[in-house]
Amino acid sequence: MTSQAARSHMSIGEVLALLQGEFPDVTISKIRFLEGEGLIEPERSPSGFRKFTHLHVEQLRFILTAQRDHYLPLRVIKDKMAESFGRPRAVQQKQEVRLDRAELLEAAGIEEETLAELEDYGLLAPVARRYDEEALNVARTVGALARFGLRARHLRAVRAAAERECGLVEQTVAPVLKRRAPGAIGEAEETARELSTLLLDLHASLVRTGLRSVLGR
Amino acid sequence: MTSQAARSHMSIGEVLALLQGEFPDVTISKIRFLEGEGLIEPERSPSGFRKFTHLHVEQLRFILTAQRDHYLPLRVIKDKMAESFGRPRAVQQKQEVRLDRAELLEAAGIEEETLAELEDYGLLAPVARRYDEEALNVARTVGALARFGLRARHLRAVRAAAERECGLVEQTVAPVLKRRAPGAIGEAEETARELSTLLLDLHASLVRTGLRSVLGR
DNA sequence: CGCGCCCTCTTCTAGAGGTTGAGGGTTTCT
DNA sequence: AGAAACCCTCAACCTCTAGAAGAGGGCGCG
Repeated sequence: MTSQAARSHMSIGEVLALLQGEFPDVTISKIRFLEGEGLIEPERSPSGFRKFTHLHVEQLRFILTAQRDHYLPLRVIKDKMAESFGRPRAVQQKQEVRLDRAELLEAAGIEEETLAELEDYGLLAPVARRYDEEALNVARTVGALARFGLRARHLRAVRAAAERECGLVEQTVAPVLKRRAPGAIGEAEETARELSTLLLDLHASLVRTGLRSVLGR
Repeated sequence: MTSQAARSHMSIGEVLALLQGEFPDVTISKIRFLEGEGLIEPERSPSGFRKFTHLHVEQLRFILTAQRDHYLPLRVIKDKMAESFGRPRAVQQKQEVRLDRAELLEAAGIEEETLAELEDYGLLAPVARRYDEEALNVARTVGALARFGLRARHLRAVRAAAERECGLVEQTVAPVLKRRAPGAIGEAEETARELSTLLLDLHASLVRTGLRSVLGR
C-alpha cells in the first residue's frame, strides 16, 4: 500500500479509511451516493477509477459533520457547500418560480382585486408578465395580513421603508459597482446581501422592541 | 362561530386558521400527527374534541419554525421543546439580558460615542438604565453597519419605518386590548406577534426584490 | 493468473412525515 | 327537528430521503 500522501490523490478505499475513525458509519456506497447527488466531484482515472484529493476529504468531512451535528438534509448541505467551498461551476439552479397571473392568484389564495390593489400600490410587479418566488411570498403574506383588516393601502409605508433601505444599500455599493473591475459585481452582490441582512435584522429588532412597549412590557 | 377569544381555548380548526398565514402548509391532519408524535398535548372536551390554548399555538409555531428554518427532525425538536417549554415555570429561563452601559459597549464592540449617537437618534434606549437582549442586538448590528460606513443618522429612516409598522400593529390590536376580557391580553400578544412576523416577512421580501433590480437582476 | 479492489446499474429498504378515506359522533344554524 | 359544518379514530397509503445489497464485469499488481 503506497502512502496516499505521496500521490496527492487517493482511491475511494483510502478515503474511507481516512474518515472512518471520525465517522464510523461512512461507507463506500455512501461516498458514491454523495457523488451521485452532486455533493462532491472527484476526477476519474482513464480506466474510470475515482481519484480523490485532500479537498474532497475536507468536503466529505464537512458533509458528514453537517449531517451528524446539525441534521441538515443533503439539499441544504449542498447549498452551504457552494458558499464554503465556492461554486465548482454548475451555477446552482434555485428552482425558478415563474407563475402567470392566474397561477399566482391560485397559489397565494387571493382574489383578483387584491392583486390589482397590490400592483397599484407598487407592492408587487410582474417581470415579463411572470411572477417569481418573491412575488408569491409577497402575495401570500399580504393575503394573510388582509385577514386582519390590513389592506394594500395600509402597507404603502412598508413599501416606502423597503425602498429607502434599498437606497441605503445601493448608495453604499455604488462605488464598487462603478469600478468596472472583474469580480466587482460579485463583490457588490456579496456586500449588498450582507448589508441587507443587517438592515433587516435591525429593523426586526426595532419592531420587536417597539411592540413590547405597545403591549405594556 | 364564536370568536376564539372568549373561550380561552380553541378547536383544531381555529388553531389552523391562526397558523395558516404564517405557515401555509400546516393542516389539520398535521396538527393531529404532531400530537400523535408527542410534540403537543392538548386537553380534550368530554366528547373527545381537542382543546388548544395559546400556549399550544406557541408550541406549534416553535415546531413549524424549527422545521422550516432549521430543517430539524421532529425527534430533535421534541428535545428542544422540553428545554424551551418543558417544566412549566422552572424559574423563567430565556436568560434575561440586563447590561449596564459599559457592559453593552463591551458586548457589542462599539465605542461610547457610537452608543450616544444611537440614543440620540432613538434607535435604542435603556429601561431603568439597563439594556436588554434586543438592545444588544441593535447595538451589534449597527456596529457591523458602521463598518460599511453607515452611521446612526443614516438609520433614522429604519427607525421611522419600524415605528410605523408598530403603529399598524397597535391599531389592529387596540380594539382587542381595550375589551378588558380575561385572556384578551394573551390574544392581543398572539395577534401582535403574528402580524409583526408577517410585516417583517413582507418587508424582507420587498427589500430582496428591490435589491435585485438595483444589482441588475 | 489470481486476488483484491474498483466500476455501473438495478432493485430493495427503512424511516420520516405526513395524506386520504371510511365510518361515525357532536355542535350549531335555521 | 334536521341539515350543515365540524370533529373524532384508525388503518391504509404515499412520497421522499438516504442510503444498502448484489449482480455482472473491469483493472492492476505481485
